[in-house]
Amino acid sequence: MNTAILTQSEKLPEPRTLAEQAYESIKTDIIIGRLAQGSKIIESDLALKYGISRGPLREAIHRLESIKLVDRVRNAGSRVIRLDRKLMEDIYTARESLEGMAARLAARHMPERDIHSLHELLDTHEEAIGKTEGKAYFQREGDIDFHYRIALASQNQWILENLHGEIYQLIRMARHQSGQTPERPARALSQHRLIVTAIEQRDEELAELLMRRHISSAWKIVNRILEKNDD
Amino acid sequence: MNTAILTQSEKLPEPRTLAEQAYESIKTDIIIGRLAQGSKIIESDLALKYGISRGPLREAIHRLESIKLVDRVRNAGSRVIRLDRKLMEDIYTARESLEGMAARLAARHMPERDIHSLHELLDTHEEAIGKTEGKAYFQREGDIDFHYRIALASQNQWILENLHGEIYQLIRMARHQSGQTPERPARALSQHRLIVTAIEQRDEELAELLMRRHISSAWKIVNRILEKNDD
DNA sequence: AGTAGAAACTTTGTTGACAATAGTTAGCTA
DNA sequence: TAGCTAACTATTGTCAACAAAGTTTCTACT
Repeated sequence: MNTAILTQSEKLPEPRTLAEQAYESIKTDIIIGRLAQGSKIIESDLALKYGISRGPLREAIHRLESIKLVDRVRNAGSRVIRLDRKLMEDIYTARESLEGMAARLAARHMPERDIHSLHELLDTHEEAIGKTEGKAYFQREGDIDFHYRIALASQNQWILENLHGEIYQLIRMARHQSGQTPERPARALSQHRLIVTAIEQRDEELAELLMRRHISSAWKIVNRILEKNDD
Repeated sequence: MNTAILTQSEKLPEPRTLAEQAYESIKTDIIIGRLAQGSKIIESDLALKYGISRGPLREAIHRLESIKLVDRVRNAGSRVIRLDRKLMEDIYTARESLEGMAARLAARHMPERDIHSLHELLDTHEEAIGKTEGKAYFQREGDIDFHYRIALASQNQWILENLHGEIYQLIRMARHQSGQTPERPARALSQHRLIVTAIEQRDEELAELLMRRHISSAWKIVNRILEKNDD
C-alpha cells in the first residue's frame, strides 16, 4: 500500500536530540498500547530501556504530559493516561468546536487547488472502500488525514497545533485500543464530500455546521462502543 | 482593594519543586513584560538569577514552551514569544470557538447556585465601574474571572485547561503590554449579563451565540489597538 | 579590502552522582 | 490481631561536570 498519504501528515523535521527520539518512541508505544493505560512510568526503567540517561527521558515525559498522554503527580511519578468515557466525551466536544471553526476558516481561506486536491483524496478513499473494505487504513489514518487537511486550511496555527498535536493523538489511541473502526466508511465519506462542497462554495456557515454534525455523529458511535466496553 | 476575586481564579496547590517555582516566576515576568517579547532566554543566566541549577530551570522553560509563552529551537535556545497580530487573531478565533462551546455547556450543566453567584460577581463589577472607573482591575482580571467561571461550568476538562492554562495567559500578556483596557467596561458588562441570562434559561444555542459575539467584538477592539501599534 | 576558514567562546544537550520524598515492609505495643 | 511507628526501599528531584552544537572573532590568503 502506498504510504504517501500517511506520511503527508507525519512530516517531522527528523528528531535529533535524544529527548525527541524518546518522545516519539514512547508516544507510539502509548498510542498502540504497548504501554498499557494507567500503567506506571518509571524514569530509570525507561531510561535503561532506551539506553539514555534520565535527563532527556524526563524531558520526553514532560512533553507527553503536555500532550495529555501522560498524567504526572509531584514526587509521585507519572502514568499513562486512562481513556475513560468522560475524557473521550470532553475531547470530542472540544474537537467539535475547534474543527467546526476550522471548517469555517477553511471555507474562507482554502485555495482552489487545495480544494481540488482534497476532492482527489476523497476519490482515493472511495476507491479503497469499494475494493478492499477489510483494509482498515482508510477508515483510520485516512480519516484523520482528511481532518488534518481541513485544520491546515484553516491557517490558524493554534487550532492546527491543538488538533494535530493533541486531540488526534488521543483519538488515534482510542481507535487503536478500545474499538476498531468507529465509523462506517461509506457514511463518513459522504459526509466528507458534503463538507468539501460547502467549502468549495465558500459557505462558512454550512461548512461549520456540517463539520460539527459529522463529529457529533462520530462521537455517538464511539460512545456506544465505549459503553459496551464498560461492562 | 479586596483580592478575593483575583485569588479565586488562582487557586494553585502551592508550588513545591524548584521547577514549579521557577515556572511561576518566569511566567509572571513574561506576562507583565519584565522579560521582553522576543528576548533570548539563556538557561545559565536564569538559573543563576533564581539560584537553582539548570535542571529544574530547563523543566520550567519546557513547560512555558508548552503554554506557548516561549519559542524553542533545537540547539539554538528559546525566546519569549512575540505577540504579533496574526498570533492574537488565531488566539481570539480559537477562543471564540471554545468559549462559545463552553457557554453552551454551561447552559446545560451549571448548577442554579453557581448561576446565582455569577450574577453576584457581575453586581460587584457593576459597582466597581460606577465608583472608581480608573481602577482597571475589574476591566482586566475581573473580566477574565467571569470567563473563567463559564469555562469551569462547562465541566469540560480539556476546554478548561486550554482556556485557563494557555489562552487566558496570552490575553493577559497582551493586555499588560500593548494596549491597556481593551473593552468599555459598561458594554462588556451588559454583554456578560445577557450571557448569564441565556445560561439561566438553559438556552444553549443563545448562550453560545452571545458568547461568540462577545468575544468577536472584543477582538475587533483589540485588533484596532494592535493596528495602531504596528505603525 | 573582502572573504573563507579556523580558533575561541557561548549556549544547549547529556550524564552520573547525590538529596529529598513517597511508598512499603517489618517490628513493636496494646 | 489491629494499629501504629520506624526503618528501609524505590522513585523522583536537584546538582555540577562534561560533550556537542552553534556563534562570534580573528587571521590568512586572494
